[in-house]
Amino acid sequence: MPAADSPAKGCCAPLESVPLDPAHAVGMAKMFKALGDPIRLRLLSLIAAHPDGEVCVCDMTDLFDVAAPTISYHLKLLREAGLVDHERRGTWVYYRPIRERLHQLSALLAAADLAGVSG
Amino acid sequence: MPAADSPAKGCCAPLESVPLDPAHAVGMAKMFKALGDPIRLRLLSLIAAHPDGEVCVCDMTDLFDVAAPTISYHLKLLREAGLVDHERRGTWVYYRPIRERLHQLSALLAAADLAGVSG
DNA sequence: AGTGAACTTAGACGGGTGTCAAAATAGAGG
DNA sequence: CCTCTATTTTGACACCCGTCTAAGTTCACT
Repeated sequence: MPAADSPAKGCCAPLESVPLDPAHAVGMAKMFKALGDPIRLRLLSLIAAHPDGEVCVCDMTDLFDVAAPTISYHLKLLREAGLVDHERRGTWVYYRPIRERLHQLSALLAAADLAGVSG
Repeated sequence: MPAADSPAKGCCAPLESVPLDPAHAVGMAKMFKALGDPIRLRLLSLIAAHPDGEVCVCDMTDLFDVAAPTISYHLKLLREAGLVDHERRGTWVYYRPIRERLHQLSALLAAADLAGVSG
C-alpha cells in the first residue's frame, strides 16, 4: 500500500511548545480522524490490548453489529492512517498496532495537557 | 476471545487493560473525531499552547486560509466535543482548553502504547 | 481443478462535513 | 439610537463517510 502521504514525519512535536505547523497537523489529524469512529476505536483497542500483540480478523468481526466488509473497511482506514500493520498467514489476516504512532499521538496530547500547569 | 464488556467507569479506562466498552468508545471517539481535522487540531494547539491559558478568536482567524465563519464552525465542534470552553468578554470571545479531557485522551493512547511492553 | 473459508473490493445509497457569502446577534462608543 | 467591529448563525452546495449486498481474491485441503 502507498502510505503516500506519511502521517507525522519526525516525532512528537509537542502541542504545547509550538502551535503545531500546518504540514505536521495534516498527518496527525489523519491519525486522530481514524480514531474518530467508535468501531475503529474499539478495533484498535482490541488490537493494542491483545496479549499476543496481534489479532486475527476472524476474532474481531463477531464482536460488532456490522457486516464483515464494514469491519474490513474500518481496518483499512486504520492501516492507511498508519496506526496498525497487517500480515496474512494462510487463510487468516492478523493486525498489529504500530505503537510508535500511538505514542506520537499520546505525546502530543500529553504536552497539551501539561502546557498550562508547568508555566 | 475476551469478553467484550466491562464497566470501566470513572476516568480513563486504559486502552491496554480492556477492550474498551462500546458505550465509553462513543464518547472518546467523539473527542478524537474533533481532532481529526487539521484546522481544528491547529486551533486546539494554539489554544492549549498559549501562555495566557486562553486565546481570543480575533487572534486565530488571521492564521488560517479560511473565512471567519469557518473558524467559528470549527471552534463550535471543539466545544461540542468538550475539548474547549469559551467566554465572552466585551466584544471579544476567548477560548480555553479543557485539560482534563486532553489528559483523558492522552491516557487512553499512552496505555495502548505500553500494552505490549509491560506485559 | 474444485470446493469452501476468510477477507477484501466494487457499487450504490442515505446522511454527514467543510466551505462560503450573506444575514443575524452582541457590545462599545459616539 | 446608530454605527462600527467581532463573532455566530443560516442556507446552499459539493464532497466525503459508513453501511449494505454482491462479487472478487487468496489460500487450504481434497
